[in-house]
Amino acid sequence: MRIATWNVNSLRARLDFVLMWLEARQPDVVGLQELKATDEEFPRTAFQDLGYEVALHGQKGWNGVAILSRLPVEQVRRGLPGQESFGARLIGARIAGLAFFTAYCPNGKELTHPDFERKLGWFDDLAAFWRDADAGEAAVLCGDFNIVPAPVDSWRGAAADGRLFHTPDERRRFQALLELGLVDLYRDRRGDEQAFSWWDYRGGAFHRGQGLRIDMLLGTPRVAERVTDVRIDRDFRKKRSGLTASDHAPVYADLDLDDG
DNA sequence: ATGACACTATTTTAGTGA
Repeated sequence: MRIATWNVNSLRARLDFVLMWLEARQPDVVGLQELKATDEEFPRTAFQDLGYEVALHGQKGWNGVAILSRLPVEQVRRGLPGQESFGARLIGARIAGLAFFTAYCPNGKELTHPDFERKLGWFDDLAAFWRDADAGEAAVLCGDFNIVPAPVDSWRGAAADGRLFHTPDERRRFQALLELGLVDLYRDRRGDEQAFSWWDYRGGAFHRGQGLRIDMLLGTPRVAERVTDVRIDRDFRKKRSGLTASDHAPVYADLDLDDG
């Protein structure tokens, strides 16, 4: 089973690009973030034509998350309890025995902005939700976490410590998810290898290698031990066929879950 | 040092993103 996460930065603006990627990589289950579309605006049929079921939690203008799946989708859950006012940022479902959740975690805006404290509170609620979710042995929590877990995950290295995304307060929240038993599948598989999943559109950041790793696939040990490959698909951060890429690359993993 | 890019919305400028 190939699972993936991707912040598409507007599904309506990115539809043809996303379809190209699906054709190229053939993922089975995909978590999408930053749809910037209502459920009514979401082009369901374009995905159904490629064999994907769609589960949606959209809203007008901003945020929005979705799951695409070539396998039957059951028990869809929308929203993070208690955090509905912070936008449509979490969706989960049960797919072929796997509990699959994808999240668009808050940005925080600036350290002095009220949204920074709200971001920390959102992560506290996410951890509480996950602790109580009873997701089962095989579970995935993926998405755009908007936290750089460690200096190696920033192009600036430790020089970025303390900036937004790189604060001890944020890193503690990410660590709290790992302490609930989740494994960072990229880091687990790749050791200390440096790779980024997001690059600023401005200033040639992508070509200068100035990125961050903020898009993650987290999995329970049951999932982590079945991983055969993890890739950050930076080729799809590049413009292609005249179409503009998202500022995030897709991240995908292959799981050998055949025996359940 | 600034802004640089690409998206959104009671759109023609301002806000958001990371």
